[in-house]
Amino acid sequence: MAENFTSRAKDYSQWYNEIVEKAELAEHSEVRGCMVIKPYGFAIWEKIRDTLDKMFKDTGHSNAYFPLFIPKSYLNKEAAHVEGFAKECAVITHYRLKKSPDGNGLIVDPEAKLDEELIVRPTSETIIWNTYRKWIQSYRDLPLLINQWANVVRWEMRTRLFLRTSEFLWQEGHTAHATKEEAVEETEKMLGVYSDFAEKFMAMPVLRGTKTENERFAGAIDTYCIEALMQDGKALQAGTSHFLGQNFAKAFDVQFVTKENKSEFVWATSWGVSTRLIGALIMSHSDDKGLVLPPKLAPVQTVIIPIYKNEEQLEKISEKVQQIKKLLEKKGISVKYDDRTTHKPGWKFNEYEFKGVPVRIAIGPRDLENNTLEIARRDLLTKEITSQENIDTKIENLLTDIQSSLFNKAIKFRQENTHQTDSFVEFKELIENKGGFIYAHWDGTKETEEKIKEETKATIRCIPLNIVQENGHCIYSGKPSKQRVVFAKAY
RNA sequence: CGGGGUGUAGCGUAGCCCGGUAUCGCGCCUGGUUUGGGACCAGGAGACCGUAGGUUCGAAUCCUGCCACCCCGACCA
Repeated sequence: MAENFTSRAKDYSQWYNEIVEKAELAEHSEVRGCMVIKPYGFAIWEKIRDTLDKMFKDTGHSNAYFPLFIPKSYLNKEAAHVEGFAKECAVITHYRLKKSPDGNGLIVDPEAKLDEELIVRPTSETIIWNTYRKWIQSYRDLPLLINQWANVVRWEMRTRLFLRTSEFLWQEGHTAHATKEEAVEETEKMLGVYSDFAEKFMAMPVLRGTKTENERFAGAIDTYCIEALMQDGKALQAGTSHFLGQNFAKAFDVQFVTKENKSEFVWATSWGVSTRLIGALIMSHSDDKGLVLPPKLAPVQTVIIPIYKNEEQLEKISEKVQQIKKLLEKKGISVKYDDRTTHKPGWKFNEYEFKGVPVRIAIGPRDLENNTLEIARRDLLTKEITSQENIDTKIENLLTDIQSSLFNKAIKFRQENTHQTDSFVEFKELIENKGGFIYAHWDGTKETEEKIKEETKATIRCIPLNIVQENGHCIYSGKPSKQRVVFAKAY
């Protein structure tokens, strides 16, 4: 399956595309810019979704569902929001088809034109805030902490599987609060949830920060983000959390009565991560042998492959495997026993390697005789013979070790690809030749950011949280600056 | 949406310049021998050549439109 697999060094984009396709994560649909997420890819998404869903509920949120279609006029109510999304909206104009008069196929029935056109949600702020108006009367109704798992559509010009598709799956949290402080706290809390998830489950280190005006969400006062570094030295925004201020409350007239019996606009947040995380996962850990998955998100954590010469041997091995499988499952480890007789062991080894299964156990007649097993780990591509004694604890520890080893490796990669400079000449050189994150001073203006982007293609990925204050001079304009920001070329 | 490229069996391809319905490999099916890192032998099935038109006695091949994908830009999670 993975013969003639392109290496990262040869063509990084092609390497990525081939992993997605050959590891059976997703494929292009018949509709431009859309993807079919295949069972193996969707299983990863389910792991991501289930883990995050629990984290959201643990922080007090409830799930709800809002409609796919939004009246066109809603989008118009928040000025910055329209500006940001109008150019990429799919629009519903009719609600019926009819037989073509010439008898060939179907046409849009001109008599079924909608009075008010609908758009397919690019995000749900507008319809949700229009609904919240009815739900919120008093400070007693606050905070309102809601999340929804949904698909959204943004008509993209250029798409890539998982990283940018016209339709994608995501979750969007939308919360309403009585005070600004509480809303900011919520925004930061959810950013924390995202960075915990990225680092502990995806084994992907992220920078936490805020966006500059240029990169901010359409309609937000502040956009917080987590930024990860991919193996090609480009940054990927992996999640965002927005402090929306009272922008949407004012646009949709969502007011509440305080304890003091005064009417005030509520304070809002929204936050989301999408199927893009799967792209991030692929580009964080995978290698020239294919996908590498962190144990905590791998649909199959351990695969067991029998090696045998005849039916009788297979039977004996299978018996043993069932015992081992039970032991492992008791520890909460997901196990797949691949006893297909249609493929040889070597073929299976390669298949699971390509699909990124963290641990592989091989068991043959020699192992039955010696009470041993061959254990191979995907991340380091090493294998060893070990006794069957305490196999459940061994595998459990091995999975833990792989999880942290992947994270450490990614941290190391990020360290090696993070630079600091005070010279624009060196900055350009770093961006051009090395990529990665670059910490540099910036004068805080939109103009400078745009000029730097024009000249180097690098953008400000974030203004890191908790960064030391340090007086310096903007790398481009020379004007004074109080702290460094992070630049990189981005996805 | 602009510039460049590609589209032939499930996948990768030859053929296209110089028109005569298609090559090879992998995979698939059947039988046998195999099984500790992508097995071997024998036989077999599978393609209206992306799509719609045009030129022609005849089009994978020449011409035009459209569609999809890839790369580079602008835009974006």
